Amino acid sequence: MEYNFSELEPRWQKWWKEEGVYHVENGGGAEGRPHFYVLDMFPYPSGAGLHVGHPLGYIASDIYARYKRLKGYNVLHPMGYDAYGLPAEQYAIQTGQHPAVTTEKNIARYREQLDKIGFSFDWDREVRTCDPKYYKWTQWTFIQLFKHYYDNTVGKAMPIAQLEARFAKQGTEGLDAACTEELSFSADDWNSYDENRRQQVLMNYRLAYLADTYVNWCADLGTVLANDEVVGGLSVRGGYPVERKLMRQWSLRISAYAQRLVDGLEQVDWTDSLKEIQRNWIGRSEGAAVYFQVESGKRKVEREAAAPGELSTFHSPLSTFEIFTTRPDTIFGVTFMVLCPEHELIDSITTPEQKSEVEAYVTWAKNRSERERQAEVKKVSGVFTGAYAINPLTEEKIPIWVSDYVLAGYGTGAIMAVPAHDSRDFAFARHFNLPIRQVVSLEKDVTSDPSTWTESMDAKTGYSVNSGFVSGMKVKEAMKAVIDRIEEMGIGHRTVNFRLRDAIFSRQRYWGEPFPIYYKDNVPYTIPEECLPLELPEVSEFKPTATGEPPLGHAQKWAWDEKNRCVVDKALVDNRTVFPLELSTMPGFAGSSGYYLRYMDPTNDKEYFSADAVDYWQNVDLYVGGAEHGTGHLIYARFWNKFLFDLGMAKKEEPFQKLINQGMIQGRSNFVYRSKADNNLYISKGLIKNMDDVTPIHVDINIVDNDVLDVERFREWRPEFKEARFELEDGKYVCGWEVEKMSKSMYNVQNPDDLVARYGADTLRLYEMFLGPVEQAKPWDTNGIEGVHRFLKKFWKLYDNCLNESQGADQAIKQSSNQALKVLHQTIKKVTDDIERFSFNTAVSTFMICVNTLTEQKCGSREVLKPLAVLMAPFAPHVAEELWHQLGEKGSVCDAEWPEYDEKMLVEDTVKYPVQFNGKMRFMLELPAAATQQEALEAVKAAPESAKWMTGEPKKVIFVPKKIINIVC
RNA sequence: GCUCUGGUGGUGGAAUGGUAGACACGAGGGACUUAAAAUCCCUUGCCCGCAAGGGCGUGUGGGUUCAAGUCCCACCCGGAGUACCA
Repeated sequence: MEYNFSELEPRWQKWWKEEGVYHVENGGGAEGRPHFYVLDMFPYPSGAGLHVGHPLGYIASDIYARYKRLKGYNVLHPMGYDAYGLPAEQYAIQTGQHPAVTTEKNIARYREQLDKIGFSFDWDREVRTCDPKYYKWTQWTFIQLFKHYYDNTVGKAMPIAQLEARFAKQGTEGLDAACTEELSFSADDWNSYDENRRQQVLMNYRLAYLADTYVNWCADLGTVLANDEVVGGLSVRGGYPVERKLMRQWSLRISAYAQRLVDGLEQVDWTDSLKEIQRNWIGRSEGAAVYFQVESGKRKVEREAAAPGELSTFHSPLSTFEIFTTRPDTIFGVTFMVLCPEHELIDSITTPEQKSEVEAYVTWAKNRSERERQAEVKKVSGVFTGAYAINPLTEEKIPIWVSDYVLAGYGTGAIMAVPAHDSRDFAFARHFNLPIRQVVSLEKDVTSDPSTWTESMDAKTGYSVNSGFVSGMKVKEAMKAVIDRIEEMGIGHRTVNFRLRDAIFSRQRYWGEPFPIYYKDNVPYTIPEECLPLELPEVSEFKPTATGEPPLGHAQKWAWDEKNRCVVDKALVDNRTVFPLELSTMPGFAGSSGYYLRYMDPTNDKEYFSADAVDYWQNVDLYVGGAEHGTGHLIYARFWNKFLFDLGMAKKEEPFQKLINQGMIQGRSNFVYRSKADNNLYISKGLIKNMDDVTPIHVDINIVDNDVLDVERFREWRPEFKEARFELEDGKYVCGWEVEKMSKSMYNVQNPDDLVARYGADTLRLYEMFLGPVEQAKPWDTNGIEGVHRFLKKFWKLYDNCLNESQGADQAIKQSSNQALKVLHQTIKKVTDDIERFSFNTAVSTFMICVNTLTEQKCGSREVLKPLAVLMAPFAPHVAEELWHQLGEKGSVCDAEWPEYDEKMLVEDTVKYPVQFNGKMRFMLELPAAATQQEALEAVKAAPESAKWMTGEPKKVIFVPKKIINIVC
């Protein structure tokens, strides 16, 4: 019988669906199977559909999920869609097509493509982030974040109501909580505050909070963006310029979790590189906070002290400011101070003489685009304020400068500059001719003249010099000694800073989750949880309004009726019972942060997910997806999960136990070469004498086979090639090739449907795995797919011997020979090992070796072929299912039992030893498996080949049983 | 700049200190066929040699070891992340 994949694959896909083969129940049934959760990062359904790179991870995880199921696990393997997003909305702005319509269409296309590949997804659990039944819980979580604060003393999120109770009883006394700004007030103060004032104070602590912050504003997209959505001053989506802008926005206080996010990395089984990406992004650094006094006396600064509890923009009392340093040991080398241009102190300390210069600089620096600033990092700029600070340890007078190399968002926005030991301070000092003082030397007491240096000495090694009481100490000791002294003096303390900023959570866009928030007198209130979901309203336009409001400003029915607890027309807003609703929507990462939990209990309309469901599944055992989510989704999801863990909902603090990054599939482009001398002449690659004589032109990889161009289809491809002439080699036009990004513009996009149609899903699955290690980036090259397809045909043919009764006269081949059993057991062992370590490419090779050997042996034994079909089932489920049924089984091969190998079957009587002389392999020698070193040596001496290499008695003999013999002479 | 990765035939890759190049692709040769497709067989790291055989080979240079693609040190090149984070 022929291997007719195009008939059998759809047939089994239909059967699986009808039989509900991939339906999964929580609890695993009466037999109490152990649970296992395999998850793929769900896709954004783009209009382009899947290309061959997308399914790579899905295939790997599908193999693993199917394998685990065969091993007796109850495996959760769901799929869904990250359906909110910019492209559908941009398309809506251009065409007026509602993003919901585009999204629906794209999802249908994705589903069709996914179905063809034969995944074992339980589609009954599908989630879509844009589905109100789903985003109800995204909104719900937001409300919980709003209603909680982070208490540092217990190290977890606590209800905001407890904070209110505390304020009423003791004010801020003894409070250690994550906040935007340190506040200090008494119980009496609190009790005297009105509702608005209290709400303002609470906002300072909420985990989801509204605040004026510098945000990444992208004018072209009309929205703010989170830090991970901006790279090099440009938006990740679309590549539009981004500027810094002070705006009132929702943020999530993820920084409260920074330490736990670092610590949690110790518990998970992720690649070092991904953990490193997260560590860098979180950017933990230990150091000291030190207060510097501004020199007083020259001029008197008048300012009314901030009233207790007032949300002033001032952090510290006027005459001192706080700096953060990781090098407290270098405090004796401070020769100037630098404030960021946004620093609140600038106005009050600048001397009249410097005023105009400072103001000009600050204005210039603030208006600079982020991109400009980043591009000109090497250019030093700054201005002297005229004011001086006092070094608390030396009592020296130190000039205070302003420069944009100090960032407002990190630490306190102010630094002590130690030009000798910090490259940025060094560059600044050189530029403005400020003194440089060496306070660290590599060897004890050996100093040189810093004016001769070409660069600063930044390393945290060596000894302190010129440093008062720490002189002569090692850098590490000096750090500790200085902090101790500073703490004694009460002018600073050790502290930890994180680079991780709070996540800006508002987007001025339409296609996202609405905030369940309305405003009373500009104070935000959450709509009652029972009223969720707050559904995305219809709008007349997807663009911002004429007054610059987000698209939801166009929605007519968009106001909250507090009394009737429903959404009403905004014309009814009276700010007494009917209030305006929030106009921003949530960002992409809102819906993708907790979706893995929702899969556990996807249709629950009472809760996010039931306690039973999460008790059963716990967390994701294996998560497969791209490393590009290292600083976005994977941080947010971990934060989200930790918050839900604090609420007692998530059972594990880390959501994704093991994580595998699938490598990017790069494109492999083909080129034709047009002669520069003759515009219609295309020269085959091998005939080009000088590359300068030709112009390489991208050519569609679909009209190229094994780098040979189909010249007829090329002429039809585009009108300008209609009259093309060719210079052929051996009658063929050979194209050049190069590895590039897979993209439409390079005509190197490979669509999985075409390959499924041509070779079948099983071939595609095997080939994607065969290409190389899953984690590694690799170019897509269809050239090798034939080999895998040939293998499947051969595999199929093997079963003829077993199944075909008319030819079955030859009973001998139906008997299982020891040889065949041995091959089978070797295969079981290797394939099991390979799957366990996610080495799917070598597993496929092992199958090839197995089938080649069994074919040579003419094996037709059921005893061998039946388990082999099970082994193949995770990789090529369709053909395995077909053969399984042809062998007479009634149930699905998915529910078979994974074969165990028998060590006894693998025992060899003899071992072929490589014999080395002085480490060089010279010949092979077959010895009994039980041979001792002595016997081996005798045999080597007796071997005729040895004569040439043996010079007298060996000096040393290395004998590694079953591995090698090495004679040293 | 910093961090992480990777560097092995014409190509994708294999080799968990023990025969470097498994398994495939491509290429060359052959069988079957009127022919083609399909299928099957042989050769295929480089160099010397008719052959037997030998030499050289895993980015470069050192080192550890009986033995190094694999471990250590220094460097070169590619890819990714990040970027004035004090």
